[in-house]
Amino acid sequence: MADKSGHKERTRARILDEAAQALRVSGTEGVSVGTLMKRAGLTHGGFYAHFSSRDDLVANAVERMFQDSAAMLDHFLPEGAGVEDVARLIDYYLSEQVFAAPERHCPLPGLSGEVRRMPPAARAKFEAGVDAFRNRLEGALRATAGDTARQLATTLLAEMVGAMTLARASGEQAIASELLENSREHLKQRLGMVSTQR
Amino acid sequence: MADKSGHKERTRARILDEAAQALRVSGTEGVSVGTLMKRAGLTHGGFYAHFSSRDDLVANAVERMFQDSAAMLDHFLPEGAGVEDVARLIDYYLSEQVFAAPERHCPLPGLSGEVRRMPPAARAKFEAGVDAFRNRLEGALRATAGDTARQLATTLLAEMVGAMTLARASGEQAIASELLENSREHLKQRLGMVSTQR
DNA sequence: TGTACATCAGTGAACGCGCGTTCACTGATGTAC
DNA sequence: TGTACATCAGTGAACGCGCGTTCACTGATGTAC
Repeated sequence: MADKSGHKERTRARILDEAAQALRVSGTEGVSVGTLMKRAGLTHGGFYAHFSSRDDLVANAVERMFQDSAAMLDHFLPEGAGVEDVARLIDYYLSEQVFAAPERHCPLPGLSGEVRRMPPAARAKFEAGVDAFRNRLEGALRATAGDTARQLATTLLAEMVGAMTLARASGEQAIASELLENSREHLKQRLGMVSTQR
Repeated sequence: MADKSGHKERTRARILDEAAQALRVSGTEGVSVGTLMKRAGLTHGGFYAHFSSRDDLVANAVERMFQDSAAMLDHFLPEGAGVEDVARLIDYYLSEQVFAAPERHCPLPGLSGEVRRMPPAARAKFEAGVDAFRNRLEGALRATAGDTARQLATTLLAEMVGAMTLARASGEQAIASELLENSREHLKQRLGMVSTQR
């Protein structure tokens, strides 16, 4: 296999992709090297050709997750985005669709609670990801909110993460939907995007 | 030791207390039977005189955590409590003191993200605990907020949990303090308890 | 009061299992001639 | 074009370790007489 140039890189990307999905669902400690490699269609021994250790994988998978988040933010909050774009982001972030597919969306609701236990490199990547998210929100709110953009971005993010976390933690679909809808409406109301109807 | 009546119950309570603390910090899967028993001053073998399995312990420890939370709620929101009491609860819930001692306070910020992975009995106890918390908030807001008390309680809880989660996930004390303060002020403002100063 | 016995909370060795990691190997592919 | 060789991504057996769980036991205590 003396390198059909790019083959190894594609394999590594496949492992990372599976890892990023599995970690979002099962947590940082919930995925074994063996299971992960099986999901990627490989055997466990090959793992160390791509990563120096499990901790190294976790750090790279966390980085990978936030690359997905950055792409999502690029889509909703492009250059020059404003408060209406933030409102659309909120509707998406707290949608039933995102609720139902934690393995492919924002890692904050599922993994923030265990950041303290992550290996140091993974933890650093995670913290950088949260910061970037908050800064993107702040930028899009600057024109409308001025000096208070940062505080507004901070509290919006807190409720977004909290609402999705509690919705996913709920055993009943009806309660989950109620939580999501309540926060979607409340947050958009805060942005002045929605009249104060109920 | 033919029962100095109450001895075994006290031992069990000690194990549960250690478990409830350890689980809040290390997660549902992060504490081993051996480590736990050592912390309680015992050897691992004796564990099964108190609990039928590790899952059984986890369910009881989760219940124990929410008993602590219920006591906290009884203190801040006694019979006839109103919106000013909710404001005081918010100040406490998002305080530096609570931030610094996750092992002794509300399990929602640390554990909500892994509820889906908990053994079924533990999961049920957790969901009941979240429901109770929300209902207590709702009750205290009824007089002021009327029909919207439930929505208000829901969104307040979401931001409280989200803010503490993100604060604890942050590596920098300054960012954590900023998150906590921003949400304390914003949430109290929503309750009309604080003038719109900055 | 003093002795013999029953109880049972807690001990510690042992188990099978899945984990992360190592390493000698295989075999498909690209390259040299 | 055809053969010989080098490369190296991926394989799979093996390792030491910590885990949850079991179980024969110990020894302090309460009770019977």
